[in-house]
Amino acid sequence: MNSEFVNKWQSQVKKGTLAFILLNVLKNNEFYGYELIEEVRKYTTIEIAEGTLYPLMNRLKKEGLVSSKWVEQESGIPRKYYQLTDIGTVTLKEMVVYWRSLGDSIEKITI
Amino acid sequence: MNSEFVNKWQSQVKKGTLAFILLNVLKNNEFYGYELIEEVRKYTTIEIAEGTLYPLMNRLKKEGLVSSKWVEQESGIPRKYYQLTDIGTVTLKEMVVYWRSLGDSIEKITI
DNA sequence: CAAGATACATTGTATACCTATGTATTTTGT
DNA sequence: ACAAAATACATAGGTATACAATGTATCTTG
Repeated sequence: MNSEFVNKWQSQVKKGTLAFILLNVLKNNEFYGYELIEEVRKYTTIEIAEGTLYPLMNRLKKEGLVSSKWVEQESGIPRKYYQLTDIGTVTLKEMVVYWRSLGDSIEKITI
Repeated sequence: MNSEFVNKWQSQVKKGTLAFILLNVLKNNEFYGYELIEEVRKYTTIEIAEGTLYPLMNRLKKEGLVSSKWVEQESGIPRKYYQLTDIGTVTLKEMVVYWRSLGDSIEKITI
């Protein structure tokens, strides 16, 4: 199982899905980058590579969907915390509508 | 509504999703290319561009998930019909498992 | 008889994920 | 005490895929 094709396909499915997942995770709490990866790992079977996460968060920042702030630690490397902006909240709602409708459509087809 | 970001995002979500949808559509019947576009339009809000479909079907053929045959028409342009292969059927089952698990995970997060 | 629909296909562009790599600190195992 | 692994950030290059634009050809409809 998990043929080459399925592996590639799963990677393709992540495109778009990752942004959606991360925005949803940030809906209720703020998290720092490394923590986001762990959080997603906890709730899904999805493994987000670091080389995926950081550019992605920068894109979301550039688009104005999230903001970030550095927080110094008593010890260790400072953490960059991300939070959803108002625009991010509105956008996420639109995305949820599309996702649900897509899910329903596919559900019908897969039966 | 439908900001620039959401439009781009929807296009990204299609990556991977389209292949999944098309394989599902071909599960019960065989269809020719143009017909697949109409079929998907009927059951979803998804619009598949022709420049997307034909390369995609060729990829699926190359991967051995579908096969095709030309069928001459009494009048008009001949149609290329696609059907799921045995490998395609097995692969699709793996994909359905992943899709369901992904959907369930996201469902929990979006609440 | 022109416009649009049907039916195939290719090329170039943009987007986004992943691997590999890099820096630096802290914790854990032996 | 010291090496390995985990924590925490980041970038560069490679690869895959959707889409717009374009092209060919036939048939249907106003």
